[in-house]
Amino acid sequence: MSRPTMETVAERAGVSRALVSLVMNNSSKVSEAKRQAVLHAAEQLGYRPNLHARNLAQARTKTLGMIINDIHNPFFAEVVYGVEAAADDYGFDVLILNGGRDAERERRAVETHLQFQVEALILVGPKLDNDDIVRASAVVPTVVVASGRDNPGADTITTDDERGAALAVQHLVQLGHTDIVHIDGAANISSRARSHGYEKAMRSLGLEPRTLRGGDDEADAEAAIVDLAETDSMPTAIFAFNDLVAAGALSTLEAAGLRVPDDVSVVGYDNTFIAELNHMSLTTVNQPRHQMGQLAIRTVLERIEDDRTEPTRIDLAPTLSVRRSTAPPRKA
Amino acid sequence: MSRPTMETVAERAGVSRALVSLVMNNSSKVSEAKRQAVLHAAEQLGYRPNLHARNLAQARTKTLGMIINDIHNPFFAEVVYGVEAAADDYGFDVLILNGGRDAERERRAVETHLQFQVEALILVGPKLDNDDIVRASAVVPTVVVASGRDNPGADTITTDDERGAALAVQHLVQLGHTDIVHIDGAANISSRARSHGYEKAMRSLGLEPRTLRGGDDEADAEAAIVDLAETDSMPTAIFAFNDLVAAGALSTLEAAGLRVPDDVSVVGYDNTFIAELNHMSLTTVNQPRHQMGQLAIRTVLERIEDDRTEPTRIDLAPTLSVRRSTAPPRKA
DNA sequence: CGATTGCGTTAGAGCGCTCTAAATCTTACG
DNA sequence: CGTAAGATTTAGAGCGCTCTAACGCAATCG
Repeated sequence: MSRPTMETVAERAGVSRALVSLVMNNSSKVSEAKRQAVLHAAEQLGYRPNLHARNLAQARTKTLGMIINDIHNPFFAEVVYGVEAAADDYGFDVLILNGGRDAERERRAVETHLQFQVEALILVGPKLDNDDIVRASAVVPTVVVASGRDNPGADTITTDDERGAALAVQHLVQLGHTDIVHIDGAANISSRARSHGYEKAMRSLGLEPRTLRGGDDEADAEAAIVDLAETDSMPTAIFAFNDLVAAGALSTLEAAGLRVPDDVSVVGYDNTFIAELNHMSLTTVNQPRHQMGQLAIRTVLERIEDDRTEPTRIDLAPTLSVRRSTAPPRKA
Repeated sequence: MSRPTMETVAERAGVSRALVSLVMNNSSKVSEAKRQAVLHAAEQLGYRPNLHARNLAQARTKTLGMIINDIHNPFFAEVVYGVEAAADDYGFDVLILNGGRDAERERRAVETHLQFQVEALILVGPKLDNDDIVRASAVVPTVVVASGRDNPGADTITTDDERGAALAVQHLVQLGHTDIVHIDGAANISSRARSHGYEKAMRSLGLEPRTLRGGDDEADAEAAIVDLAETDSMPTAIFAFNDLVAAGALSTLEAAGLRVPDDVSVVGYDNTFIAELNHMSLTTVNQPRHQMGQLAIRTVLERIEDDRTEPTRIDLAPTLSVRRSTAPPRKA
C-alpha cells in the first residue's frame, strides 16, 4: 500500500531503474518509445519521485530556506513574492518558515532549514542577533533582507532609510511646510537611520528638526500626538516611523479635532497595504520590496553557483508614493 | 569540506555509527559516558543530522505541508499561527508554500509537498478545484481550512458564514436599522453563504433584503455605493462581504459627503488587520482563525495517528467585533 | 563456577534515488 | 560482411541515516 518507487515503475515499464531515472530528469538520451512507456507506467501508478532520496543521492537539494520575521506583516509578503519569482527562474524551491517575531523561534527555524540541507538561507527582517547570523553564514550562504544591521559574513539587501526620510522631508518642504515633526521608531532596527535622515535633511534645508519618541504601532503614535496637542506645539506636518504609526497619528489627530491634510499633513513609511486604502490614503516612502526579494536570490545564487565569497551589500533607493494625506499647509 | 556525517562523529567519539544515532534520538539505553562523548564530538564538528537521510530511512517525515492562498492576506496569517502552535505540540514541522492566488501554482505546490513526502496537507483558503483536492486527499490526509466548499475525501474546517451574516444583521437591527443593504462577494467562494445568511436573517426579522453585486476589494464597493447614491436609495446601514469591501464603502461614502456611522453604518467581515485600525474602526464579523488552525492540525493528526478514515467537517461559530463604524440610525 | 540475564553496543542491510562505467544494440561504411 | 562509432540501456555502488538482530560483557544466580 505504500507509494510506488522507481523500482515499481521500472518493472511495470519493463526497463531498468536507471532508465526511469533518466526519464524523470528528462534526459535527451532516451528513446521515445521507452520514454513513453515509462511515463505511462508512472502515470498509472501515480508515481512521484521521492525528494529525500534524490537529495541524498545528489548531495544537493536545489532548495532555499527563507525565514520571515512575521507572517502577519504584509511588508514582508511582497518580498516573499520577489524571492519566489526569482527562485522559480533558477529552478529552486523555497521553503518558508515563520519567525513569529521571536529570536528563539528563528533560531530553531534556522536549525530546521539546515537539517533540510537548504543551499542558502534568506532571512527577511530577522530578529536574530549578529552571532546567530555569523554562525549560520558559516554553514551556508546567507542573505539578510530589510534589516539595516551590518551582518558580517552574510550578504545584505536594504533600502537607504536615510534617503527615504530625506524624500519625505523634501516633499513636505516643497509643499511649503517648515514645521515638521518626526515620530521615531524607538528601539526599532531601522529607526536610527530614518531619524538621522530626517534630521540631516531638515538641517540641510535650514530647518530645526524635532523628534519625538514613538514606536512601531498605533498606540505609540497616540502618546506623541497627545503630547503635541497638550503643549500646544502642533506642527503643520508629521513624518512617522512607519505606516502603522502614521495610521495612529491619523486617528489621534482626528480625535483631537484636527483634519488631515488640511490642518496637518502626515507621511508614513513602507507603503504597506494600509497606506493604499482609500480611506487612509497615506503619502509614504516606498521600498522596492519585490526587487529586494529578487536581488536576495541573485546574490545568494552568486555564492552557490559562482562561488563568490566576499560579502555583498546592496542598498536600494526608495521612492515616495504621494497620496492624499499631504497638502500645502494652511495659510497662517 | 562537506558537512560532517554520523560516521565522522562516530569516529571522533570512538564509537559506532549506530550509537551516534541512538544519542541523536536521545534513546535511554546509552551510557552517560558515551552520550557525553558523542555530544561533545558532534558539537565540535558542528554536526547536524541530515533530515533527508533520516526521512528516507524512517519512511516517515514528521512534516506537514501547508499551502496558503495568498501570503499577502493577513486573514490567513492568523490561521498559520494556529497551525504552527498545534503542530509544534505534536512535534511536527510545517513547511509553508505560497499559493499566490493561483490554482496552477497551488497545484505545483501540492506536487512539491508530496514529493517532500509530507504526512498531511493543510490547504488554507485553496483556489484548487474539487478534483484537485480529491486527488490530493487520495494520496495523503488533507484538510481544507476556510473554504466553504464541500470537499469529498478531505476534512474541512470552516466557520458558519450564514450565522456570521445573521450576527451582523441582528446587530444592526438592534441598533434600530431597518434599511440594510448587502454588498456581496460576487464570485467569491464564501459569498453565497454570507448573502444567504443575510437574506434569511432579514426576512426572519420581517425586513426586505437588498443585495448589490460587489466583489472582494475596495473598487468593487465603489460601484455599488455610487449606484446607491445616484438612485437616491442610500440605506442607513451597509453589510459588506468583507473588510476590504467595507473599507471601500467607507471611503466612497465619505467622498459622497456621507458620514460613518452618523449617516450610514458599515459592517465588514473577517476582522482583519484593517478593521482594527483606529482610523477605520470597523464593526466586523470575526472568525476564530487561530482555533481553526489548531483544529486543522488535530483533525489531520487523527488520520495520521489514529487512522480515522471518514471525512470530518467542523463548522465553528463566528462572533461579532463591534467598533465605531456602527451606530443607531439618524432620527428621520 | 558455569549458566543465565540484561544492558550497552555494533554490524549490516536497506530506505529510493543518481551517477559512473560498462554492456548492448544500431547504423554506417569500406 | 566485418567493424568502428554512436546511441541506448543497465548494473551496481553509494548518499547518510535507522533499525533489527546479534554480540560482548558484567552482574546475578543456583
